[in-house]
Amino acid sequence: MYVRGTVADEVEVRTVSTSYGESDLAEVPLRMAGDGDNGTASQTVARPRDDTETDLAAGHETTTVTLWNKWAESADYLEPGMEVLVTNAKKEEYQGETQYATTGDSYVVVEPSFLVNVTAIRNWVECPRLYYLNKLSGVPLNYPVVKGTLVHEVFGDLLRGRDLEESIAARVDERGLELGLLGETSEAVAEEVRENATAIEGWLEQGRLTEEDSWRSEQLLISETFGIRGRADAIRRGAPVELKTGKNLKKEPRFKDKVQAACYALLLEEHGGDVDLGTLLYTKNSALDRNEETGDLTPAKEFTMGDGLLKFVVRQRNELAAMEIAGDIPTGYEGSAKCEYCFEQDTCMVVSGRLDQESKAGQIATPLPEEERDYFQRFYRAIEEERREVHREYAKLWEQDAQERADDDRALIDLEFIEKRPLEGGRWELRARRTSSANSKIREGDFVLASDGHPVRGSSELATIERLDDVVVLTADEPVEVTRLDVYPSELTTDRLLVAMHDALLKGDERRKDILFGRATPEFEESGASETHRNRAGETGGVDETFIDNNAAQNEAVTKAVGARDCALIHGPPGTGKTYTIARAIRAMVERGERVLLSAFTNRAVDNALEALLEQLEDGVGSQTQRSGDGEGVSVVRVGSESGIREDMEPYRLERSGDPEDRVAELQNAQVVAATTATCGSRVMKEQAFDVALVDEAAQLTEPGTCAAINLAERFVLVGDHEQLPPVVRAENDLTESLFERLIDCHPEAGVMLDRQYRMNQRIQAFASREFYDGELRPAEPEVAGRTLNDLEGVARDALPPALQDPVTFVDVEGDGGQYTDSEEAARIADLIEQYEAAGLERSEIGVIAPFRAQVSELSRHVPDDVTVDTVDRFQGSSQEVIIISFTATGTLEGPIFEDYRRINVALTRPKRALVLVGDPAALSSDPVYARMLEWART
DNA sequence: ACTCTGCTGAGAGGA
Repeated sequence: MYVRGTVADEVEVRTVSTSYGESDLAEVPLRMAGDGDNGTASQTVARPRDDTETDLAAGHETTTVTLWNKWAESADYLEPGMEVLVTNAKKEEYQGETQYATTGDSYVVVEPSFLVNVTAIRNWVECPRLYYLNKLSGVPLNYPVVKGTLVHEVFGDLLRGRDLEESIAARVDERGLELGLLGETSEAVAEEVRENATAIEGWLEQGRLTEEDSWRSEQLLISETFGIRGRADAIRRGAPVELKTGKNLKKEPRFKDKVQAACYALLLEEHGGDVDLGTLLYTKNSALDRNEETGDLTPAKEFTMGDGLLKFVVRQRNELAAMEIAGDIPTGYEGSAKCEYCFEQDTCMVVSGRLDQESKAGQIATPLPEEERDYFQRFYRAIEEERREVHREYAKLWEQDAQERADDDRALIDLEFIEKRPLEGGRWELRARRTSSANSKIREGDFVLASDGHPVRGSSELATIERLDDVVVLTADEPVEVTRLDVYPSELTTDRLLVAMHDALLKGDERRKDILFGRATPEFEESGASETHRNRAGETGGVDETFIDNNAAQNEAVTKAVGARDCALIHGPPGTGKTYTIARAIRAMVERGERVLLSAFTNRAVDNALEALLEQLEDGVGSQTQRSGDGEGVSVVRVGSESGIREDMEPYRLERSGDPEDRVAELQNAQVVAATTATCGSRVMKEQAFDVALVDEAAQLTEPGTCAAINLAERFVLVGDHEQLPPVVRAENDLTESLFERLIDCHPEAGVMLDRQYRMNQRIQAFASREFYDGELRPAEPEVAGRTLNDLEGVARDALPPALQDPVTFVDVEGDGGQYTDSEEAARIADLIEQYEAAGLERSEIGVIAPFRAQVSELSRHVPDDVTVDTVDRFQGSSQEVIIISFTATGTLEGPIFEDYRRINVALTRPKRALVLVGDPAALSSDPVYARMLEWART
């Protein structure tokens, strides 16, 4: 019997006397997950290979589950509302009520849908505090770790049948950049990897003789029962094999290594295995290190995995999950580790001291000011909330029905498997045909979970999408007969946010923090003053140059950016030339001999800014752009993944593989480095230092996200518009306000607003200017103010119906009453497009914007393909000659999408020459801001 | 209630 439900009330733990002696027990009041009348119950409760009956009859009844003996420990951290699962439970009748209890074969799992990484459990078992520190500060770039990774990759290659020397050469080459940063040479590293790999190869040969076919290389495994995910190095005869490059001359494997193997055993058990043996391969154990006790020559240590170990691992996982769900911070007292043997003892004590946290290791260093500790707590909580949202996404992999996931754009289903082809190096190419044209957020270059039907219960593996049209081409380590692809959630961004916040507070310099916390006022070099400015080039003097002579605000912005001692904030409303201003500022900085980081949240924004910079550098005096090297010109490097970077910026992309010395020179010598903020948090980028960081679209970044970039530089410049859409976050919390917005409020004197726009006809910009920019946004030139469709070649405004001749038009459509779609509006918009076409407009000059995705697809059914149709959110950052907005609201304007007025600002400021608003006036006039908009559009 | 981009993954080791 398999019981699953939600803790309904406080849990009581007590000790009773039984015929076997004293026993602990916990009585857990449980609201059962199953609901007899509801079809979803079987999905929630049913398991892939559960041979026992599942109890669905209980409905939403509250019952009691008794957890005996050691499982009572897990009850200690149960809070009402938490989810619990008990396997192999027995049913008991007690005073006429049905109750349940654990048996000798039971596992109790707390919050089973919270998927915990195997390495997280391993760290937690070593010390819960260590687990926390790892999360907080990440693992820095160091040689033992890189070498360990290399040996693992070679091991995987060997299992897949790749030649040893070929594998070593290829794997070392791939890590050229990292090795270069560590000051290593390819030859030395290859030699060391070879030594480790030889031990593996020898051992592998023995195994092959007897068990030729029972090997499998690493594969991602997920357990929905135990709430664990991980990737075993190898599986032999159904049992996990773990590779360790560290030394271990003891007879027994290290305990934490056994725990890791036990986690994989649990994963394999869920996938149909029955595991009682684990193998650990310590590759440094060569003949020279003959074990004195045992005379052991082999690097392999086998051990039996008892029931006790597996249950211990699940209890540890429970404690970890409960702490994560509660958002608590471990002290170290939860575990039994001895602090004096710990590598992280000093770090642990400093972190505890500075954040004033309770810690088993004790505290050194003085606590941060209270406001900084509060800040840490607030943001720690917010980031962890985001992490829990990511975990909810994992749970959907098995909780959500395939069709539902496809409808949510989270999966491509019903693919027809075509073939698997072995690739060089032992990997596989998989092909499948799409049977429907349904779109999804899955794109080429993405990392997805490829499965033969079910991402968790079936056979599945992580795969890269090489091509995506009517045929999907994937590459993967395992030859999965793929019929389904799922988006695989990633905690990477939340991890990096946490580290960025930690670094800003615990490693950031005091002056920087004074600025961030409003304790000091940003300073600037004084224009024309006799003060000396020191920089690499050794030039002197303040900033009194004119950078841009036809736009005073832009010139002031560049002056502030260049002369900022701490920071400058450039507020750039739509069409005001933010990107140009940034490019001009970077050029000036580079001319002063400074090293500059250019960053933004999205790859698209980084590439746009970089493009403007490259143009700017070509115009610059005596500057010639170079993609790298140390020649005469300005060297520019783009860091990021191939799939993220726009094709025309590919020549500037920093290649990671190759000769270590060359790779590192390319990065270190670059005067300008461009990367997304997420990439700024990578191990490679964290090794870099800059004079200035410029962050574009900063109003769309969370505070910790912004920190990831500015942590790397002495000064920073943020550019953005907080009157447009805020950062995208999953949970409602402190992350929704950008650092940009907060600093604009806190240090208005450090800000400049660009007040001349180069995009919209005066009539179009009037409302946005008045409503969002205090009327200060104005056309930059008479040409802009007076631009109309007549300026376009082949367009005759007179050919349009009179109503559409005005730059702003309102089209009254009563609407069909649908909540997220409106086919009447869509049909009317199709007519409008025809009218524009008849007047000579190209379809590519027209854009249609709607608030809801559902309406976007409705519109796509009505309008021609070459008209761009998208949501407001996705239109941010671009513009069109003609913009038609479909408001998709009938009767009332209720709903969160309409509440954020910044969204209308974005929508209304996309067009250059004509704007058409289509909607139901009754609905729009129900809100004061929309009512004013209506009034403006109709006059 | 709705909008939605980043990241290769997960794990790599030091006495």
